[in-house]
Amino acid sequence: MLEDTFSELEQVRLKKLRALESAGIDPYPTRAGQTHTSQEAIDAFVKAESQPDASPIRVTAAGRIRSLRPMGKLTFAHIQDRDGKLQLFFRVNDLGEEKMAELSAYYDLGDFIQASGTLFRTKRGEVSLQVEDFKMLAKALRPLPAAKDEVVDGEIVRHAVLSDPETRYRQRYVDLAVNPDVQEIFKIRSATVRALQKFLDDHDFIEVETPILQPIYGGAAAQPFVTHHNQLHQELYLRISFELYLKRLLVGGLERVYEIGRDFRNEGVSYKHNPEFTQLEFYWAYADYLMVMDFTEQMVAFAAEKVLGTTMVNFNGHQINLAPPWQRVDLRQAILEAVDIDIELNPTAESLQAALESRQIKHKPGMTRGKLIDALIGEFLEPNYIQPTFLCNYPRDISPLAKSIPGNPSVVERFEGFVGGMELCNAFTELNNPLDQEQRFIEMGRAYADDDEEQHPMDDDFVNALSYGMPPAGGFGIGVDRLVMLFTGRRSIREVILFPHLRSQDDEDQG
RNA sequence: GGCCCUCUAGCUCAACUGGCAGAGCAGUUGACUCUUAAUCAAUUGGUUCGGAGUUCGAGUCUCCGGAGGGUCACCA
Repeated sequence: MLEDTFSELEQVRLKKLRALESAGIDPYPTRAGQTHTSQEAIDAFVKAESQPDASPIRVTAAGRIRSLRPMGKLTFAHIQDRDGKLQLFFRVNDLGEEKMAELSAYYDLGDFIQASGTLFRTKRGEVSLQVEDFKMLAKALRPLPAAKDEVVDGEIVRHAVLSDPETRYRQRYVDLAVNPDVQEIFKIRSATVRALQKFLDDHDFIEVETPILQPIYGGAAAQPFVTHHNQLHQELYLRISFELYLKRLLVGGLERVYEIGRDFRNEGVSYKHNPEFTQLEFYWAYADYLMVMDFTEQMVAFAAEKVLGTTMVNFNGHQINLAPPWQRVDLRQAILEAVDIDIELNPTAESLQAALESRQIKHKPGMTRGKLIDALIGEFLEPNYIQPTFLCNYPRDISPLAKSIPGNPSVVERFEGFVGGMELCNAFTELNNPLDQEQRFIEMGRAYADDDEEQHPMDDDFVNALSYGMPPAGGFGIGVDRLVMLFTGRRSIREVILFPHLRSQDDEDQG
């Protein structure tokens, strides 16, 4: 029972709730009214002030009580609503003894209140609502974590802010209610998704939805979550990418498609990984990875400009400029410069391993050539790409869905975009030769034969789709959460996901 | 999964080499007709994450377990 979990402090509030009910006041009324938000009210008053003959502005405001300062026959309060705070001014002269008593007897910080009256400016100069009537909209039985703002030399100083990360993530509703900067993150997130959609829509892409429950997962190398359909007695996987379905749409003649949605990967959780995360993928017929590169710079810069009003962002202590053009680096060249190894001269895992050993670079035994190169990228290149950088031309054996560079079968037309030392996006010229694609699946199966977990399963229907003819195309995927991290300057992906994954918590019977 | 750190009142935090578990805010009661961390006076509130051990005595030391954070591994 909820009541059994109440602290002494909360029991007091429960008593007030009962008292309200006994007094015939509904603590959770069905209807509410709001003529102005706090900001709208203040704006309207300021505008009227400049007109000498303006009549008083009547306002009904609604919001959560964030501060209460009773001073005998006067009470000041601030309510918070979606765009700010408004001071309420309660005076016995306006309300009468009985209504004032109701205020002090039943109302607490955190309660939702509706108040009506006229706007005025206090002696200290704050636009406030002189309350003539008010009612309870929703009683809060638990107190919000105490936090107060103090203005020191014009700067807002916050005291006793809710900061415990576990509470903030598990009870995001509390975090949002008391930390305005957290609300701001998610407003930016929403605006970011909207901006990406607008950019793509403006370029004639259509947004589609493809299956999350898939009989065969693919499009990336990751462990899937497995589930089961009871009636069909069928094993299903939560998608790890959208790629193979979106490319089927290219076969069908939808030449420009994109999807924004959730991917699920059954892997480690970290400051930049959440088991479910938001991805944007698009596929663009008759384009190639070079065109996609230009397009990517424009899209990200467009979103930044639209959402933040600038392409400059602060991330992890760095000033980053997202404006095009982004630095473009050839993978072979970059590795050559970083560790003095020419991967072109080391076409096998064995020779590359030998080269690594000769330079005392640690690596795990038994890795494929592609995985060794990928490890080099992660260790020596990725952390250094603070300003936006496209790393181009990847080895074929770690890119089973990408098309080779003409005349260079071991290298594919693929790039990854890095910003802030973090991989942001991944794109390539799409492989559309069904026979080659089938061969790649077979090779991938063989490459990971010792390591079943990572096997890239053959998707016969996808290969079959390609055999009907898929136009040449460029494809692209970007981690939307990571983009929002950049836009909001947050180092942890958990800060930009409303309900990040945490281990479930048993209230009792632990251990 | 390995290693390191953290967990004390509703929130933010104290508590020396092991020695009566505290403060501010919020809460309660009272005063107060222009406050804004309101102020003033009084006051309530604790399974110190859970369990076991060492000890005359454990928030503090040891062990087991839990959760969170960091880091490494993993993640084409």
